[in-house]
Amino acid sequence: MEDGHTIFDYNVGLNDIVQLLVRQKAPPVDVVKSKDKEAELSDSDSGCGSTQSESDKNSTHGEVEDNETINELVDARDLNMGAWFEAQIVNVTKTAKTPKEEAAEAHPAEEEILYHVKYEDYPENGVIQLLVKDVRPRARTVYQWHQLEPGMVVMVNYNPDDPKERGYWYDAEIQRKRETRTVREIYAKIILGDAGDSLNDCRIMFLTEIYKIEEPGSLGDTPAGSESPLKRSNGPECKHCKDDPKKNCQWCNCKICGIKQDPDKQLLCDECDMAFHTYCLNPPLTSIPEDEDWYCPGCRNDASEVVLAGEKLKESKKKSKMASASSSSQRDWGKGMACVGRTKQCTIVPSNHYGPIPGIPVGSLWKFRVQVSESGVHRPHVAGIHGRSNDGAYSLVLAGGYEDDVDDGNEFTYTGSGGRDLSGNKRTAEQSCNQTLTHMNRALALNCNIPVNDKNGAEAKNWKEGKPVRVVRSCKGRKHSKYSPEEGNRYDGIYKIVKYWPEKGKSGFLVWRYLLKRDDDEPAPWTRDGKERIKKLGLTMQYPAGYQKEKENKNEVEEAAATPSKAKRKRKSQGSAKTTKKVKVEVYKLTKEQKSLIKNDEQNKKVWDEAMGSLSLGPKFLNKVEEVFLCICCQEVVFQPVTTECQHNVCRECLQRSFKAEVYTCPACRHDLGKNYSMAVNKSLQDILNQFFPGYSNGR
DNA sequence: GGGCCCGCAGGG
DNA sequence: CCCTGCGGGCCC
Repeated sequence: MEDGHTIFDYNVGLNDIVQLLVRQKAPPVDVVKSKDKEAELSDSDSGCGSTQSESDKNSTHGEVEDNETINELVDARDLNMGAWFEAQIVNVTKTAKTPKEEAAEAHPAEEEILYHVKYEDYPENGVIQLLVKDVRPRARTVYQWHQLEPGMVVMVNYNPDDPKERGYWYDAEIQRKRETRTVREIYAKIILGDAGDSLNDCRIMFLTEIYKIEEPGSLGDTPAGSESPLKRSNGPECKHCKDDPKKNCQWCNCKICGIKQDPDKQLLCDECDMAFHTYCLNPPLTSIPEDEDWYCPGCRNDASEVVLAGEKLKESKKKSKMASASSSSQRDWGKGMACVGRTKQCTIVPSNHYGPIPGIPVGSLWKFRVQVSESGVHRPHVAGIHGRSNDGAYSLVLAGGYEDDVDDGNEFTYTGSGGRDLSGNKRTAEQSCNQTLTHMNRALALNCNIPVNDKNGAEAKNWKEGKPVRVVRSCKGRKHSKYSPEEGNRYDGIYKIVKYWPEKGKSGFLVWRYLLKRDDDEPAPWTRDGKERIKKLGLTMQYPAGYQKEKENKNEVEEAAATPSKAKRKRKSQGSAKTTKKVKVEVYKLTKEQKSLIKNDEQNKKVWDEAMGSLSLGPKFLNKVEEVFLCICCQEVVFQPVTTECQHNVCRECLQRSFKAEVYTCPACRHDLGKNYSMAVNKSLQDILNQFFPGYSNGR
């Protein structure tokens, strides 16, 4: 986040989940930078002019040690990764310790030596100032196999990201040495950083390149120039092209063409660090821009879209395009249920999920379509069919919107969409042209168990083998069908396509029609069994949060004024609704397989015990499972769950994201997991979650 | 009670 | 991005 901005400036919506990580510490690079500045300041403070420092450099009266040290070949540590790189000392200065350190050590101000070094392979990094402990004489002694013993600290080549590949040079403590007739192995603890972070038991691949760590001052023991150490080889800079000069690479070279030429014409983006040829840009740049920062087209922010601190939020592009921006209508849109957005989203199954939504039994009732959308049963806000034209339809709503439809409960006909003139920002209109078997109409046709025919339609070979469609009946269909609910929208179960065909509708235009037949073990809501089940499960009309009270009160006041007796009846029926809630619902029955899977997940025994306590809630048991296995980071059911030693479950990806931000604690309780925590996925848990929420991980 | 017409969600 | 759409509140 930018300073002075609030999350509202980032277009964060109602009920959106935002994950914030507090950065643990400023990256070391900044430390070096700030020290650089301090050194500059102290230089000028001391009153030394440039002539003075020049003479310092060349003076024979300077400190002898310094002069010998300058130009010395050394290994210098990269403070970020902890690896050692070949470098050269260009200057040595002294600096007073920072006040903080002074206080801690309770010593009078002490001077510290700063080495100014230049990495040989990274001239672009410029001169870096390092403390004594991060600089040492260049390694030049290679150990023989027989000299290596456990406990020795040496310098080895290792690649933490890809341990079989060549990497960078790290200090390492030998832990195990193994030799058979055919193999020689060394396992070592790789010392990564300053903070003593290390990787245990790493197999060293390059056994003939294990170097002795040179002691400071050891250079003096050997005659100068007697041996110039051979250049050590590092792993390829680019793991994508392995530094092959003949290969084009969009990772280490121009992100657009990848061609390895004109490095001087490649601009580096200050956001994503990718390179771009000036001439590959659109429009191309004729020269290197003079601005300090440059951002590639993908990272650049449109200045006109940035909201500055204290500035009023600009209207979004979308909003400014909307009718409300220009229309003179005085109506205050957005207050009712017609225009509200979702406040939840179903994530336990993906949007292209076929079949029932786990935890939502036949007979579930919602007042508004937006709630049906939130539940995942039928996601579109307005449209009647939810599907994909190259896959199939997942759900549909019967709301009596088409005059030709007939509904016999177990079987109904349905009309496709389209063929209407919706200009003027309408959502519906008279049929005014022919429908085509495209978009959602084609999607619905694909559910039919026979190859699609967009000319004459087709009849299923075996209708039950077709793809399942969730069917919702709306109270609006009541004028044509007695199977529609009296109020709101009701999930009626799974239907399948028996056949579909084009036909001239009452309007005179061609429409696509479908015959659907029920194929669901759960009893239909209008049957005796169904009614009993609805009662048993305690299914009642769901209203949006905060909606019911307001509305009911209003109605009641109005009705009380008009017909007192009616109002009384109302109150009574409300009372009985409350008593139905007391009815003991049918317990959720676990299958044998589910039981054994749960037993397998020993790590989460406690959590499962808690969840099983909710089996008595019937289908709401699954809500409980969802709740107890919610990832604290992404607020969805954990995917590829890592069960921590502190008994929490987090998605592996979420945990990795946390570690990448250098936060090495459990996201739930902040228990320290250690930088080298192995994020083993709890497979047992993954198995059982897949079983409860089939395909929930598809969209991840 | 009919009809106007909005934001929203989803596909492509 | 644009297109589509079996909602639904509010005004007349």
